[in-house]
Amino acid sequence: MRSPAELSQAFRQSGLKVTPQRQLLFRLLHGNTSHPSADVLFALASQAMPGISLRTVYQTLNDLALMGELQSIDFGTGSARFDPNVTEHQHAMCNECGAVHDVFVADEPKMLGLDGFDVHAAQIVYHGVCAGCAS
Amino acid sequence: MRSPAELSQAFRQSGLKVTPQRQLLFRLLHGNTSHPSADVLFALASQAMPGISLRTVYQTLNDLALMGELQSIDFGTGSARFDPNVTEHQHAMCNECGAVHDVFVADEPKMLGLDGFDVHAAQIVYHGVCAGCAS
DNA sequence: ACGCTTATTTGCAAGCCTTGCAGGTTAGCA
DNA sequence: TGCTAACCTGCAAGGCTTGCAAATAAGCGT
Ligand SMILES: [Mn+2]
Ligand SMILES: [Mn+2]
Ligand SMILES: [Zn+2]
Ligand SMILES: [Zn+2]
Repeated sequence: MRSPAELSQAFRQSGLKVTPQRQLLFRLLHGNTSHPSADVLFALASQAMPGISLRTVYQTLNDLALMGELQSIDFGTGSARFDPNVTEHQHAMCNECGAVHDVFVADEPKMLGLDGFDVHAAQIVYHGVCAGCAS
Repeated sequence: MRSPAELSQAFRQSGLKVTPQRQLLFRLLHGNTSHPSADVLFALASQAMPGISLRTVYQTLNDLALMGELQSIDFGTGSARFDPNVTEHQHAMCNECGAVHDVFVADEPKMLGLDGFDVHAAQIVYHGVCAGCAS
């Protein structure tokens, strides 16, 4: 995801307006590696801007995802997680605390046993226990 | 997942009853490689047994999953998919038709960039276009 | 600075999938 | 055949996300 300043420019160029709510979310997301849910972002945003609505959080997240600035990831935990890192990488989720960490794989695993399937992307999710929860 | 006959025995031994509804689901699931959702199973079950309730389908699916006879997989498509194949394998989902196919990988991809994470399982989902939809 | 137009924000209702609950029903066993 | 615990069904409700409409405000031209 680009910087708040660059995003503001991009939004205006797309005919979208740059509101205080959106700017706040730009800041909360930029460089954020915690893979927060909409709910968590709403809580954070509410601290800085009491009264902001959950609906607006979802709206802005969807706008950013549509622009390719953000990816929405479903780990099957009930709510979607959002990731401003849209470069190719994979994830590891802790079974204990639910934290999601970025990981990289040496090379994409080779798929066997299925002919004629045109692979566009391979999503890998490691499940286990993170360093913090192990101690 | 074991055969309907074996499952019936296992259910009784666990103090669970073997009802016509459960037997029907045993049959619908045994050897099923289509990764159906509860909804799809409910539709199939309703054909053979009009009046069966969606609640009962969910109940039986949960029972089987709890017994380790079935796995529930969330591909982020809204509803869970159920798989009577509980041996280690991976999946490929078609972006066009939503079909899920079983695949195998040569060897588990090596995780980089995260120290101290104890990996219990690695889930891989290939996204792309299946042979049928390509033509 | 001012007013206009159009996008945005909000609050609430509703949609989708799944589970909780309660009352009538039935499997399993003596 | 009868008892009792487990089950089935229908419906309500819970969690996450989106649709909708009225009030609000950003961006732009003057
Ligand atoms: Mn990430
Ligand atoms: Mn499978
Ligand atoms: Zn942890
Ligand atoms: Zn297909």
